[in-house]
Amino acid sequence: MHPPILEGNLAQPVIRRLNAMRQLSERGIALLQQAIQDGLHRARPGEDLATEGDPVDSVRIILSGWLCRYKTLADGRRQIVNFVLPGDSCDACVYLLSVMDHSIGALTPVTYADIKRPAFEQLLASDRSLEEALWCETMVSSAIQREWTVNIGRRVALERVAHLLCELYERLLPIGMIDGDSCLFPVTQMDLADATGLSVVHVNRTLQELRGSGLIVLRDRMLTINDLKLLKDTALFSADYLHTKRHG
Amino acid sequence: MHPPILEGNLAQPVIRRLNAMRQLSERGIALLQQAIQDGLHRARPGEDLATEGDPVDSVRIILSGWLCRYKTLADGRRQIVNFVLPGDSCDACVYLLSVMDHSIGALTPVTYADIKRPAFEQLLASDRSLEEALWCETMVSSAIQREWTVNIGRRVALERVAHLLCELYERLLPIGMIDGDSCLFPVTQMDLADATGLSVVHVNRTLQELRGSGLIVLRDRMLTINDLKLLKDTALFSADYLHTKRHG
DNA sequence: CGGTTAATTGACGTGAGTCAATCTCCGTGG
DNA sequence: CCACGGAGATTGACTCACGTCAATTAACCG
Repeated sequence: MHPPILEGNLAQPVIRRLNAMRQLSERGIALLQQAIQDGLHRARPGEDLATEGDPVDSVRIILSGWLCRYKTLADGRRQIVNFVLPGDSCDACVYLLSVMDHSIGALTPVTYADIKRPAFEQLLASDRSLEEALWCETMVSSAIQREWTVNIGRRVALERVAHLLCELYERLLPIGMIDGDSCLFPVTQMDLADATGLSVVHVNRTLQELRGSGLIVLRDRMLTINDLKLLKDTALFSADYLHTKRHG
Repeated sequence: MHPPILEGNLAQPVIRRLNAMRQLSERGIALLQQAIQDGLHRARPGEDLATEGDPVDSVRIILSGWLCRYKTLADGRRQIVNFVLPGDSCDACVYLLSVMDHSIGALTPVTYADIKRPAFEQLLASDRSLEEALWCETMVSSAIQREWTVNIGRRVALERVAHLLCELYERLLPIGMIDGDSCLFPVTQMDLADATGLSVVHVNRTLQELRGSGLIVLRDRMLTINDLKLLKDTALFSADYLHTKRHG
């Protein structure tokens, strides 16, 4: 059903991302690449990689594509709680808990590696740099989650949307997905609404305001940030919480 | 300055909490108790245990008292992103990142154990059950953070405040801090506002509504939940995300 | 060319914020 | 014993950012 997966080096974004956290050893990289090769999968847009309530027994590392983590209330209200980008891992450790407390849906076609728990534990145990890098990634993901709470709780709509765009820009940058000041942006206004806690209508108007000030161009799934500095100021954005800087 | 700390068994809430995640071994408990004894500290209400931007080099395990994690925007807006209760650990692993991305403030007098990184790593390495339990605790904390995003993003004020009360109730229960249907509740309306993304005035009115429906009594730092079932229904609350059930 | 999903607009309603005054505790000092 | 001050809780009046509803347009796809 799926075509064979044979692109040049699928593990590239993962390695770049983890390397930004901790210098990976040659050995660690090799082990990781092997594990990824052994568990390649694909998902289609709209497909759920995991659903709230599902048992968890493996870790997924995203190689290409965009996804989102989301939760749904009984009456249908939906909140996207995070985006998942290439190089991110889904639940590097949620498997310590038995059950998913949220769902993970693909926004685009997605390639990922599914690593079963035993293989994953072996991987962690076999290389220290890899273990630390993966834990770091998990910690950063928590930090992002905290910032989202702040974003939704204390920023007004314009700041809020601007902040989300800044975050995505900063996260796409280190994995080589920013071209100049532009990037693919496969997020519908409905997704943006569910991610920011706003209504679709208001997101639409907010985007128009950002466009109107010449800060961004967003059309045809392509985002261009004309004035990053000003966008960050608008959003009260500081990248510190992304912990991108390598540390000693 | 501080009186000596010699209460009966300070480590009790920690052990209860971790045991709810993973059955701790005798050995693990002993090691943990020793580590806690070696690093006892106190903090006073209003004091910050850590401040955004601080370097991190130790783990703090809370033995008694309430704290909150919070972030502040440049113009003073504040968002509490989580409460920290006895048995919780502060950043069991944020120390993998070099710098705090948020602050941690004491709401009440607090007793905690400060365990330096080397001692903490040794602790984790020496007992498997302890290591897993502490990672679980970290994962649950992430799950809570996600639920807060949903709470603030998609629930209306009444649901939102009710949800927070339900969560705190469920978290206080396993550490023995619920007496009947009541508990100490040292959280001001200003704190509640900063935790729910509402204004103080609106929190006040929302509490009155909850009181008016006979769901809760809240006065003199004492919270009584008269009708937990109904409060949960009001909040669209499900405790699943707290992953309290032990698993096999 | 229909059918669908996403984006956009306008009109209107409202939940929640802001401002500002008042009230209630408390602890402190004279 | 009481004036004073400060923190927290409470109220009322008013405002507005954002939501809802509903219709229209644009883009895409077989």
